[in-house]
Amino acid sequence: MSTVIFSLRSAADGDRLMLPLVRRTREPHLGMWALPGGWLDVAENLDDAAARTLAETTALAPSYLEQLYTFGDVDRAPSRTISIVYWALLRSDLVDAQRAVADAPENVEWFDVDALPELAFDHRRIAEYALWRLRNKVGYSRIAAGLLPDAFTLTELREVYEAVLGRRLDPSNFRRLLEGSDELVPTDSFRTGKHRPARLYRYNADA
Amino acid sequence: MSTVIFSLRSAADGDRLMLPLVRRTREPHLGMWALPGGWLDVAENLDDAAARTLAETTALAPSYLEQLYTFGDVDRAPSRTISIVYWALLRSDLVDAQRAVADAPENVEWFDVDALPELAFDHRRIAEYALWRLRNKVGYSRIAAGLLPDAFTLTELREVYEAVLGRRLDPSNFRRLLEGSDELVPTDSFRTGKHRPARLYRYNADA
DNA sequence: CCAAAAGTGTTGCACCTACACCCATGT
DNA sequence: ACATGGGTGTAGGTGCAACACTTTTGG
Repeated sequence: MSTVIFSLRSAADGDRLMLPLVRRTREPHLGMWALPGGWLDVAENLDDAAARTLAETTALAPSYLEQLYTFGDVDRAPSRTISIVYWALLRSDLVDAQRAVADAPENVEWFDVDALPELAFDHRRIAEYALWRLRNKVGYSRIAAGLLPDAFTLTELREVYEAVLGRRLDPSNFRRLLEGSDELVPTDSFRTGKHRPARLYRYNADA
Repeated sequence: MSTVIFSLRSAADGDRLMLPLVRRTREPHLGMWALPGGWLDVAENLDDAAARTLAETTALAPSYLEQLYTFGDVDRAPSRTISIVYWALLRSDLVDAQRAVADAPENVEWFDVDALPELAFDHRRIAEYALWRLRNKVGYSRIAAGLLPDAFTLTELREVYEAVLGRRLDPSNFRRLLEGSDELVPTDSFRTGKHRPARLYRYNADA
């Protein structure tokens, strides 16, 4: 059981979509980077097991978690193993907060989704499939919220979309689209910064 | 490992979308209807196993086969079992031909997707999820072809869409949509019947 | 006052839907 | 000839992309 975990991490050129990998501590593929994972307990359902193994790597609860695919090719490993793969989103503020209190765990490192190292097994293909699914899903669902704190400005949300999709979006059209849907509710707070303050929104819990 | 198999079978009011169920021959849920399935061989990849277990029920090769979901709830059966579920389409002409040469296998019966009997385990939920996925996918992909012979008229194809989606479509708009895409290639043959002959199309193999 | 981000308005295009209409064939 | 399904044309509506424009803040 493995999980492709996505979060945003700030880089020189704005936020980048990144995912954590772990260095393998045993054969096969000893020393190579791989998706975090673990083994399924007997009395645990699949979603719980995915959340648990994810927490063992990140010490965090995911804001979004979905089954991706089950792989079971015969030549995937020396003997065939079934691998149930999930994908998840982590709020970037929680990842940063976690970083502040605890040292980065040994053997875990975050990589830009556009600059992954060589991966063990068929994990690269799996990561790319998860990325494809995330990009798709961002288009027609509200999951982008899973990468942000509770309240956020429309610009921050747009930047999430841009980081995920890898292309720029028109700010005014983005605003209309999201304001027109009932996915967002405006709050009375504003984010004050260098320029005109921007209204904070939060996702509509019952939409 | 189970598979939700769809095909079209003619009924009084036109073709209906139907799926085969098997009667369970052992406990638990002895005697109840269930999705066809089987066990995974050690040296077999998942797609092959799905095709094999499907063939054991229908004696046919599917024209479309896709993994649906992996279920593993603890309370799904007495002890937790992992169940990898696929869904598939069968060409209706092959199903009918198969019927003609062989008697219907014992314990297998086709049911209208809108009139399923009570099912063993959580198979009803699984069948409905597969149906939802099929209906979705028909909207943005070419899988409807999987239910028809190689060559077909636009009306026949539209009737497939109507049977799958459960609603009527405008013939002229349907024609424009499909002719406009490069999914279909016209042939030089016509289906002659009671009225004006209709051109036969086939799906574009490399679109 | 100026720069820059927040936020509004407007226009044009692409696409879909509904529906009127003509065409070709079997009976 | 006419009923019926095959096939074409067209007008209205919706939604989105592009982009000009106004507003509000910090410096």
